[in-house]
Amino acid sequence: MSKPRAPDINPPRLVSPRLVSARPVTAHDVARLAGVSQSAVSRCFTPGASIAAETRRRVEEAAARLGYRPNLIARSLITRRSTIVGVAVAYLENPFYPAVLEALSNALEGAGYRVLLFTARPGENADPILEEVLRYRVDALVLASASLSSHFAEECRQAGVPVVLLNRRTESGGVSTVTGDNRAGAGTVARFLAAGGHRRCAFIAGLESASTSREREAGFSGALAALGLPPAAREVGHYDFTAALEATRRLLALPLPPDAIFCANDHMALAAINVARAEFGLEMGQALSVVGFDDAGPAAWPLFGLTSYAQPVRPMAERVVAILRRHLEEPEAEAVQEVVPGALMVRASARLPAEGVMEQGGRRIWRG
Amino acid sequence: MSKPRAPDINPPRLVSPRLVSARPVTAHDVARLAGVSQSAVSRCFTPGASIAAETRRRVEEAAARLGYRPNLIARSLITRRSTIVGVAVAYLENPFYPAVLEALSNALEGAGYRVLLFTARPGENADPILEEVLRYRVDALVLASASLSSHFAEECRQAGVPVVLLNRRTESGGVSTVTGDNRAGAGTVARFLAAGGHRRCAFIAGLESASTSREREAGFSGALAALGLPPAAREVGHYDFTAALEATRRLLALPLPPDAIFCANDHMALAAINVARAEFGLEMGQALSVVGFDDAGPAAWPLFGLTSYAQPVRPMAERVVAILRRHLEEPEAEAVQEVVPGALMVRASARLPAEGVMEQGGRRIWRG
DNA sequence: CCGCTGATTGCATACGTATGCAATAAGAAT
DNA sequence: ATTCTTATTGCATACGTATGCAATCAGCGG
Repeated sequence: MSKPRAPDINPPRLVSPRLVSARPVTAHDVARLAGVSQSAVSRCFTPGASIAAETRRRVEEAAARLGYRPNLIARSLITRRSTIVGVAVAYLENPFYPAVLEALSNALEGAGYRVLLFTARPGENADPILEEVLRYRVDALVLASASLSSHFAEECRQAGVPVVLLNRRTESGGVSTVTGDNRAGAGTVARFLAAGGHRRCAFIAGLESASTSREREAGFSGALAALGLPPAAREVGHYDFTAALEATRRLLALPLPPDAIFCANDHMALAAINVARAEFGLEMGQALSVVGFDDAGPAAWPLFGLTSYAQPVRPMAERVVAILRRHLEEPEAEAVQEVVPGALMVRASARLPAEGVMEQGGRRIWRG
Repeated sequence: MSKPRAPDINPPRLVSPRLVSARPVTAHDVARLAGVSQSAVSRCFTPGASIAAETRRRVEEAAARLGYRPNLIARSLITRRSTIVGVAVAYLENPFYPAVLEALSNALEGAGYRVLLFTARPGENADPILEEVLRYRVDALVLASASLSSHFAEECRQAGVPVVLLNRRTESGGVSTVTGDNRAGAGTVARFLAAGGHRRCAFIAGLESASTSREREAGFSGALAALGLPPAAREVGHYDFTAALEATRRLLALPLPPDAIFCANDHMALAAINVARAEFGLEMGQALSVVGFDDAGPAAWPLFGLTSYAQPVRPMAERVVAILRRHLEEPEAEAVQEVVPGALMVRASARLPAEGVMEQGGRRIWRG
């Protein structure tokens, strides 16, 4: 072969490795020490590759001695898979999302993926950041509570990057989604409140642009109507704590205030309880009932005891990962819209119906 | 040149790009369309490279037409910089950490870095995951509230990967840290409680292995002693909500219960208030005062009004990024231990001293 | 018109790993 | 002993981009 070989860059180490300027150990270094070819080293770290036991032993010893760490960047370049998934998450001040992020991170790590995180500002257009993330050749994208421009959805499709929305739905086809059962859950809440004897229900909406809020509102209103109850008074809390405080103030200052408030998520429901108790002196479950959605952490705190329709975070994260895997295995697979059922966790923030409350694994739930 | 050139892989596109099986556009594709060399395309996307205005225009047009996105994986391979920072975070159920993560993510994105996230299980040894993250050739590591084995610290040093601990300190030298002012902050809390007339202070520790908890305890006890007050009753809450509930129960069930509880962080302080109010019927700031550390989100909720020594999340995140940049610019730079000062946010959960409370930017703080 | 300077450009190669292919070794079967 | 398998290995190359180097070009002073 006439092709000139570049001289070996890494000179033989004459001094203790820790004193040498840190140039990462490569498969070539290991190969040289083990007296094999670089290919053999590669095969040693590739599950299922053909390699003799004795060779493997020698390579592993050499690798251990040099502290070799396969360069996943280089591997990605050639395999065209980064084993990195881009995850966008917003509203981290809403305690539901840290839980989502943790579950998602664990599920992805369990499936051998790393998480490239980016925190989307609620209002802003996430496209520029998403664009940037695509440059890292992520294998897939998961958007938790961030919406997706149809333009960008199309770009991802062209780039062959599967996208899964978590807790959001979108009009743009071709995007898989995993959500809680917003409609049915909100309907359950309505029937629960009705069974508890509430007559003047109110609803605090989240972001009007968010599918979750719209679906929950539709489910709630629909069920109220079916029950023959008057439509709910309505305020908007934008999924924001402070805005929800104010929304609650407006509701409770009405001439005929509601006897129950259903909030589009727990974060706002906790705000509602704060205002009702601290500013209006109302006792939860007596003069006023408050119900939320998510069953986020603080809902279970003794002072809140928030009745809430639980979204099962771990199962949802697992569904996301399962869908991703399928999309990665068969790129032509159709997008799916999965709905993960939840349950109404009954606590003290809302007056109880006479029937339907049952114990389940240490938790009290309501089945209407 | 006798070296055989590989045939161009990407065939000329005969159909609309969206119908072609998604093979990412490369710099070669752009070069061909623009009638220049791949180098020119590269230079077009490399700030400061030498390229004529007219060439740039043609390249940019071609790139836009093909939807070219530079492959950062390939770039990393050759530049040996990934512009990715590994971030480990634990205790996401503690509302302080989502805020930290968000601030950190924003600061890093502002500095042009991406975040490779991994969520460390509190108890577990994070080394295996960290090891894995190093394979992605991250430019640096930030560990928020995760501790670091000295073994791994050494590995990072050898690999030339700077490490910054956020909100934790470590014995292993060579690692930079950014923390709040645990000692002084806890001392301030002690003087604040003393000035408010409290005589029987208790302390709920976090994880005994965590530097934060130890430093806060030392600062608190030291100041109490200096004030001539008796040592604080002590329980351990392991930075865990449930454990803190129980710790509080034990304290309040004492024959002579404390008149003030200082918790090593807000998450536990919120648990303390929950127990005190819901189970013992105590009114905060009257029979019992509770003070926390962090000033995490819910501390400011009306129902809690938790007095807490604030750790300024954004400045801390910015210090982390500044330190990272310095380490990356001068690899030989010494590790630094930075302490970011905070302030005692005064709210209703603790009885006020007669003096020292002042208004500052809409917030009330205490200066002893 | 010539040599000189500086700006642009293309060529060739390197980054570190995976993998098709052919060569070799080691058994197995005849 | 000979042929046929099968397992193992090394060689060479590809992945997509950045960059040193030399070549080319335009402009300019003399």
